[in-house]
Amino acid sequence: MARTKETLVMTTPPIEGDDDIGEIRNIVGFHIRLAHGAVYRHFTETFTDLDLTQKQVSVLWLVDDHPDIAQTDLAHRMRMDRATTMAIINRLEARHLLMRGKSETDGRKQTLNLTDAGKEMLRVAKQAILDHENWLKSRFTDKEVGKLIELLTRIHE
Amino acid sequence: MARTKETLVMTTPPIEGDDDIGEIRNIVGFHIRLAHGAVYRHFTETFTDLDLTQKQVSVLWLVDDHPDIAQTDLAHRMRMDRATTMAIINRLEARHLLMRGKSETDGRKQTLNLTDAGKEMLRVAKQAILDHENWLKSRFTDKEVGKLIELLTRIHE
DNA sequence: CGCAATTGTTAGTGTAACTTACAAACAGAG
DNA sequence: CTCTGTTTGTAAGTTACACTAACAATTGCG
Repeated sequence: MARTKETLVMTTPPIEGDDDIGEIRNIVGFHIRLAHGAVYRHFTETFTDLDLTQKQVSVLWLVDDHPDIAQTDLAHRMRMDRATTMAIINRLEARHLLMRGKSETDGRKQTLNLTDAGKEMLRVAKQAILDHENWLKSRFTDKEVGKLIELLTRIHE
Repeated sequence: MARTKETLVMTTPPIEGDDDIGEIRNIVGFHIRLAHGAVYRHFTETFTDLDLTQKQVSVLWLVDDHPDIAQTDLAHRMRMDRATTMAIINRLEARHLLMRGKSETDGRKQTLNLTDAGKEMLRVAKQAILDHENWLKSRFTDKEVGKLIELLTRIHE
């Protein structure tokens, strides 16, 4: 028996014009990927001057919020593995935005803290984030923004 | 320590426990990135047997929906640039899932079409996508799925 | 016809995800 | 205490993609 469309309850209407993507339009994962791509692209445009990526800003932000945080803890909060975290920390440390230190309580751990340059960079980055967020939020009402965050949180938490 | 005062209009409640990410929690872009990461991870787990990425499945799907499509047109629908599209097409062609052909109407263009192996691979992949989508949708009502797609579409279209 | 735009291609760079492996430090059982 | 297993940081290697810049072939338009 032919199952073409009846497996999907919600069907979004096709886009008129030459942009349509066919039945894949009803796949949630596909939209998340496209939306992420669009956000990522705009982010890099906004941050060309600062030369920072989404990941790097997020790490700076989290380290600032959690002084003396360990890499594993950071990786956990960011949903990254240790190896990936390493690479990002290495880059930020090489640019002297962040520094590693010895942990007092656990010889295995290293503490992460922002340098003064890192704090200043984060301050500027947060302003840029605001612009970026406004671009993103401009197409939503405040209520929709809240709803979107709530729905997305259910996916990643 | 007491909660710091939030300056943003919409504030999502902090997570209780040691998972909290601080004020960055109110940044929409951050949630999109995390959600995308979670979806991507689950996707790769689902597709380890087939050894296909999100991008590759999307390309197979679109080529099947649009026989004789040109690379530039494909790139446009996928929101990728030509160079990135090239790399993906090369990989799929090397695995004989897809083949390039000469366009009858435009000497610059090449036509893309699935091979029989590609069609069969897509058939299997679509079943895996269904499982993946059910995992993703399991946390939402049908109405919420529709709302989520609608909100995400406003970002990437 | 001549010139600009389009299309595919190649090469190079950068980010970031994964895996595997390893050493050092820690925690617990006996 | 030793032995064992776990945690943490690190390193090396692979893969996927995104970007840019340059180039050849083709097309279409003034």
